[in-house]
Amino acid sequence: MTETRVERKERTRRAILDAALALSADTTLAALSLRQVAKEVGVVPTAFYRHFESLDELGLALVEESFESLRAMLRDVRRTADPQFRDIIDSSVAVLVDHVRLQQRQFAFIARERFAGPAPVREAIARGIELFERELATDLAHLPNTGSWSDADLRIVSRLIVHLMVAVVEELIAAGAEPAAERRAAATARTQLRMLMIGALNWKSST
Amino acid sequence: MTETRVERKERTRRAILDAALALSADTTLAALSLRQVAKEVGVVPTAFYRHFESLDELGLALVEESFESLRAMLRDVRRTADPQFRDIIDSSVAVLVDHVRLQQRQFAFIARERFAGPAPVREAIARGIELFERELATDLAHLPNTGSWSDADLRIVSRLIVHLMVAVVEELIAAGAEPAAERRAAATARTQLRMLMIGALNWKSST
DNA sequence: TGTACATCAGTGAACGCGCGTTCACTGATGTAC
DNA sequence: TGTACATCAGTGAACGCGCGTTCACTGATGTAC
Repeated sequence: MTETRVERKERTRRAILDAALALSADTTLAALSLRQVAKEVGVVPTAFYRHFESLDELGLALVEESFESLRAMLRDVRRTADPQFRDIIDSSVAVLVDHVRLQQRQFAFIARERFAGPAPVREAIARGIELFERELATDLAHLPNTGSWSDADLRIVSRLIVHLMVAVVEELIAAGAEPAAERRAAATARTQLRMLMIGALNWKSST
Repeated sequence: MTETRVERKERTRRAILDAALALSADTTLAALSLRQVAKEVGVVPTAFYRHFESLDELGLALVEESFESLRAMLRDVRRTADPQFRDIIDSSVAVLVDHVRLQQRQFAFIARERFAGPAPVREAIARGIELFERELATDLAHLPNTGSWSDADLRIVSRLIVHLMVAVVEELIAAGAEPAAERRAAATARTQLRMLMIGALNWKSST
């Protein structure tokens, strides 16, 4: 006995989550069938029910996991951040590129299912993004020169950054594992983020 | 005889396109069936084949239509644009809000199918967006104070604007027909676009 | 340590259903003369 | 204007297939004593 029953069960659950993530990448969770997932995992369709009540519930578990990845990234950004403005952008983009490379499937999952997933999944993602934006706004408030921003401004800037992140993720995924394309995407991301921060830091005075 | 055979056929084709647009809004084209579309239109499933070879071909027709909406918007922006910087943003956002209100389903279709649609639809959208970005870059080059931007800079700025547009569309759609929420979304869009343009116009000097 | 029983992840047959696609058809509209 | 024929949008039956879900089951793992 090298594995307990609990360990075996957890391994199958993991395999189901991975299979769903991989198979939904072709289109979306909403176009995926329970039988396809079971076949990919190598179990009989009915075995699925030992782990999840439905595909929607499986989807919610994937949303949970994916946002855990995002929060881990934010922690890394915070840990790595230098209060020098230029360095913050460079180090943040580096962390973003790293995380996207390692968690590519999770990021793509959120970008895709945000609009196209089953309704409960879409709702869970909307809540997750709102929380993420809030967390980002708190971090932004601790940067120098942001003292004059109102709460509304903070939310607008973090929303912009989140959308920029989605754009960067999209480009990095399009780049695949090709290092040159990845460097180009990272360079574009740095430029975009810098433009955005310069604009945000200057915009109060020119309003 | 109030309608010719050709007119009748065109009307059915139109109904199929409309039904697909409406039904796919719940999730995505990839999760839609030919029979659902036929049922919504009120014809027998096999009648579908008189108009399209497959759901993918129907999807491509919808992509075509949706980008026609986007190009019409760009023409409107150009027609309305005043070379005064502040006014350009205000008038452009007004045009955007107008078009999104009228073409909501087409905009949402592109945002959704861009990542989640059937492969041929995703590819057609990618090509459409690239063309749109190019067109936007040409327009940007005609603005004052953009002379120092390289072609790469122009592409980066138009890509940012496109992503911002997606964000605005998303918010406007979330606002539904509620006028107050729509005004708030428009205000956010103006602020974001202004921040972005200030950043873009200043960024060369601070690099 | 050995035995008897409980648990439960995964099996396999079966169900009714909606799917895409084929095919021969109908009957109103259109055209040639 | 009237007639005979052609066109073709939409019909309806039929097919084999994959779907989600039910149910009773098996047999390895775990537990109580």
